[in-house]
Amino acid sequence: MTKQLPSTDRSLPIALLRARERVMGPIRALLSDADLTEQQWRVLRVVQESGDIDPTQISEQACLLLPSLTRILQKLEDKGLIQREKDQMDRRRQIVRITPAGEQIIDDNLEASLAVIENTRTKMGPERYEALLDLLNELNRKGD
Amino acid sequence: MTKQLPSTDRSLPIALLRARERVMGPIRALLSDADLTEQQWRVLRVVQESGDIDPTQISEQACLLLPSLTRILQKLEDKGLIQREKDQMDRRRQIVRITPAGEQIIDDNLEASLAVIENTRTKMGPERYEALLDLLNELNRKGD
DNA sequence: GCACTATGCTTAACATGTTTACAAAAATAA
DNA sequence: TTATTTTTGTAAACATGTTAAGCATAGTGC
Repeated sequence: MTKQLPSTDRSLPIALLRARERVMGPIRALLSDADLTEQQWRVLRVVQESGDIDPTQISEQACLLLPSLTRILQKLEDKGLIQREKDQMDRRRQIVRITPAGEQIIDDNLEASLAVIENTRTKMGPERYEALLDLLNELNRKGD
Repeated sequence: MTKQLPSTDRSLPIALLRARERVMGPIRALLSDADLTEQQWRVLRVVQESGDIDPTQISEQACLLLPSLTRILQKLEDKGLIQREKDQMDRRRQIVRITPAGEQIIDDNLEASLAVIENTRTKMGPERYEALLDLLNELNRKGD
């Protein structure tokens, strides 16, 4: 009879928490040199990749609730990394854009950030890494 | 040429965040009726399963940093769900124990909480669910 | 037009995440 | 024993997570 594994080893919520820490810990360390949090970095990357974009779409892509995003956008604007302006067609909406200073931060940190992820991928093996992504995306699919 | 997927669909950090929300969202909803947060519930369950236990061990099993745990234990103690006492052998340490009221909360909510997880498992299919857990646990292994 | 509802975003309040510093007790070195 | 280091937990400060409420604008039905 093999002893049963501690329940935490079979707990999906805990496994997800540990995985997040495992993946983001090294990236957080990188970004602290640029005085950016993990969430600020995520928002900045979404804005850079998407061009003009409104907060609602950012929140979906960066997986942040709007109240958190409001604060983060304020900080990124204070740091001069993004700009905001009112949408003239719909004055409830705003349009967010990255600034040259924001682009510079991306340039300075993107390579090292991608290398951390690539390192994880290599250590797991690409097939297993892709399998993990597929299973997570399946779990996240709306229809289920 | 198929259009490339948006980067977020291939981003492990975002996929992990979405999965956490997907899994814990329904459990949070359950626990709000008992006025417990997801983290307070996790701590309470660890204390219930492990019997007498010190904060350092709780933090490892519940995947919480000690400063967060300090506050959570204070709140659980205020609610009368746990007890704490100093360890007489090593007076830096303390010993945490669940109270009858704490046991009652577990009794009232454990079944529904497990059902949420089981529901996820069923929807994904047991094999794929187990595969996901295995891949996450592999990612989390210390040695890598 | 006017009342009603929906949308986009912000604010507020409380809980946790994260880092750094700190205090007390214990282990270790000398 | 005394000085040093390590361990355990807490406190403080700032950022985010989460829920509920609020405000302004836009859309809808009448």
